[in-house]
Amino acid sequence: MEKKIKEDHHQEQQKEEPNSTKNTETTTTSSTHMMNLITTSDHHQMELAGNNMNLSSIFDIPISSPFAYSYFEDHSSNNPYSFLDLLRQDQHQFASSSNSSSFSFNAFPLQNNTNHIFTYLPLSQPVTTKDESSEVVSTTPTSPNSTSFSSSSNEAANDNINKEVTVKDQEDGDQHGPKGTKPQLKAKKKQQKKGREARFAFLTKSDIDNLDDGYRWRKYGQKAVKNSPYPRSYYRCTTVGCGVKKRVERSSDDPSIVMTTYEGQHTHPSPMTPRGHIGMLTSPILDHGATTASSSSSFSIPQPRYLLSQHHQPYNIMYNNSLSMINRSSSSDGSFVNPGSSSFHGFGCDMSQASTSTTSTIRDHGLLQDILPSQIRSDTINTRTNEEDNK
DNA sequence: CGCGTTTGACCTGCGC
DNA sequence: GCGCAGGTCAAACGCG
Repeated sequence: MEKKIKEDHHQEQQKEEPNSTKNTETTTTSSTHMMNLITTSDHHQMELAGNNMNLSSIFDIPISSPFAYSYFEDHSSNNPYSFLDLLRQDQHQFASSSNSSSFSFNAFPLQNNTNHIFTYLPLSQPVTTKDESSEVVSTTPTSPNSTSFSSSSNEAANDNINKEVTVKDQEDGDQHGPKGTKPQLKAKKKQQKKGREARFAFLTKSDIDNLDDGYRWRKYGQKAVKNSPYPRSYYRCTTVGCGVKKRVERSSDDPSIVMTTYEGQHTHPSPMTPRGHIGMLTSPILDHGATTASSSSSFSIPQPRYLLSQHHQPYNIMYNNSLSMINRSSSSDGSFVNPGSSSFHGFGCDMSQASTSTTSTIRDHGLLQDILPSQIRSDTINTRTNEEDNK
């Protein structure tokens, strides 16, 4: 499967390469592949990132360099979107729609001077630890307000749901009883490694490692990261039965940037704040792809308290190794347009529909919802395009 | 005492 | 098979 992905990736890369800007490390031993979408402020341009997506390579772009990547700019004065808003999108839709396809990047409403790299990485193969090092986009906008958003999910995310339930059940059992025997633990680990849930990574410019996303996390491990002076911390959601994990590590190249990787789906509302208050940001139209956990539609949406501090400036990246995800073309003026289809099935939703919908209803989209800017589902596309054209 | 963190040991997958 | 690196476990510890 992995090989197939590689091949697909290669083919796509060959297709896309002519217009792509090579600013990423492509030589690799990595097995994870993703699409790295980058635009510049002058002419929107998508880029296929190379294979070797390790964290350090993300920051190969000099942080201090002129703002080379300005893909989505929010010209509104008050941008309500934040790390948590990004987090609040529906990861289930990511997970459930890994084999598709296009996405209108104009839909990203971002902060002023916000730069986004948007890549979607549905992992088709079982996620192993080795994959993780490569799931990061190697180019990163580095302006102070840059935001990158990355995600990855198992292709088998749907399939994994049941598996995960099994694992969780088993884990729950372990929690209440005596520790399993070593063989049992082994089996459990194997099971866990077989299929993991979707992962979504954020690059956040922050002084704080453990960003407050409204959930309660328990640190269960810390490991030194190779070629990095900063350790990687492992957190697990403390809610019983919720197997969501997150990893937090700091960029060795730019210590101010924290990469937070979420894995799994919360099966419970955030303990911090009610969710309803951002329901306005969510379009119900986009909900049709929601799966399992999205049924818990009463998820609260924690306010990104950490964002109250100026220290935190989220980067958003989405990982993608499904290179067919995006139909890409360049308009005559160099701006990126979504040919034919503006839908982004990677979210299990049709962005074209989203772009025509301005209705706002509180809907839960699970962790993916927690990640994608809500207006990704709304109709900022045309507005933004017009603004760009007017320049 | 409950909860979270720390940290060394252990397990697993991968490359050579 | 071996070594390496990532991920996890779990006992010890700290804190309120």
